[in-house]
Amino acid sequence: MAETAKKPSRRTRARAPVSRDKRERILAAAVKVFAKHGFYATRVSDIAKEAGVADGTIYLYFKNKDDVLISIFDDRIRRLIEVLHREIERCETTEERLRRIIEIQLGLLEGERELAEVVTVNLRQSTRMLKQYATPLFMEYLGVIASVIAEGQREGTVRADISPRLAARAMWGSLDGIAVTWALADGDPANLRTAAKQFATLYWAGLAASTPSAT
Amino acid sequence: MAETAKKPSRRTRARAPVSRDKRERILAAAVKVFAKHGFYATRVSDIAKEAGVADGTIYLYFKNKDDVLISIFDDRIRRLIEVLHREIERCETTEERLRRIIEIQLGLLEGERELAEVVTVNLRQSTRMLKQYATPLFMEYLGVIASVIAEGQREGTVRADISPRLAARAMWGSLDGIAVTWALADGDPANLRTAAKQFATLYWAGLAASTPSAT
DNA sequence: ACTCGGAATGAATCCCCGTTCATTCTCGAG
DNA sequence: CTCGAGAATGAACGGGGATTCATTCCGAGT
Repeated sequence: MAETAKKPSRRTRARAPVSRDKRERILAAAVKVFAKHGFYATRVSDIAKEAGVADGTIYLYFKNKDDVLISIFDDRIRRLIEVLHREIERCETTEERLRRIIEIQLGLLEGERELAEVVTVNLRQSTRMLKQYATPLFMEYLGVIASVIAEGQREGTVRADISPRLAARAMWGSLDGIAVTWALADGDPANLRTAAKQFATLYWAGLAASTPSAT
Repeated sequence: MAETAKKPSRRTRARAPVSRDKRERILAAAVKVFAKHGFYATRVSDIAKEAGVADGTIYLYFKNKDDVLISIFDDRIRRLIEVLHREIERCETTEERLRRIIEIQLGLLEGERELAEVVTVNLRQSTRMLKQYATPLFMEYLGVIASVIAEGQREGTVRADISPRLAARAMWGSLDGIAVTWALADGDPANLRTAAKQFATLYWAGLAASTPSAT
């Protein structure tokens, strides 16, 4: 109906079993409606309407409603991990790396608020899903942060008496907590940026090896 | 059925409109089943069965299913805030206070794991509920932590360039994050205690005014 | 132009579960 | 012992919404 796009002009995009960008459209639509109403209050027909497809079409691309949510995590967290890897390599010091991660994490919220809300809020909606699907990927994500910290310890710039994994968990939790309260109670991008800066300072002060006069 | 309790022997407990401990029984049962299956996957009849009452009885004590969840938050978070207040007054220094809060928070998880899971996981299940009910109480809870930090700033033991509210949010987020990953992936009480100790160290190092040689 | 296979459709199905309410039970008062 | 009011029951109702599938559409190949 409200097709904004032109008719297909490229002739040979028909190798994939089903069109890839329809799948993407559905995922994007799902992000939008999940963010607005939450997973359980969203009905499949809402996703379909938002995506501009029929209800049944969704089942050509996904096993069921749960699978849609799972796929969002999968896609997006995977992408986030990639971005982190790329950005981390650009940084010189451990401090920079951690600051960058914090920026990315909270910056993403600004750009893709809806997505962030899905990852932040909906991640908790189904215990079962969380246990079965989100956890391994999520652990990988934590692993990225933990390894930055571990490297810092090897360099001697990060205190050695803290488990990198714990520090990573704490960091994730803080960012998540900041994000949630920001999204629910505040919503001003400026505040988020301030928060990111302050948190980075706080966090690094906590982690830095105890040679504070290193200036 | 499996009534362990004896028959009622006390004659005059009939002053309250409806018995108070039945309400408590239902809440306790709800905590248990919500923790196991999550809010949405739990049906009212599950709560009823767990509590040993009929489905309809629940509607004598609560407006509807949502109201049960809301009442849990209300009851329990209120109680937590009280405990924090009491414990905080027992402590001499800001550092002690913060360490104590961390201990309580994570210690509670050990003792009442199910309750903790409800507060941790289910807090996110309904955006609407979260916005309308949980937030004010939750903010009060954050306020308790923030005021401890603010006091530390007045004393000069806590760095002044961090917003107490932000620090409180970060702390809550970390504890929550630690709790979630612990509950989902680990489950060993010893690890939780270690985590509490390490996190307290990390967090305090981040917050302390930059006179680390204050020994 | 015709055929055929895969993609898309969306109305109909079917199950599930929150809530209600007619009925039964309990127990203290008279 | 009888009565009655409140408490409790749980079967039945009703609406919602995930999923299905018979049908239609589309476009490439001949």
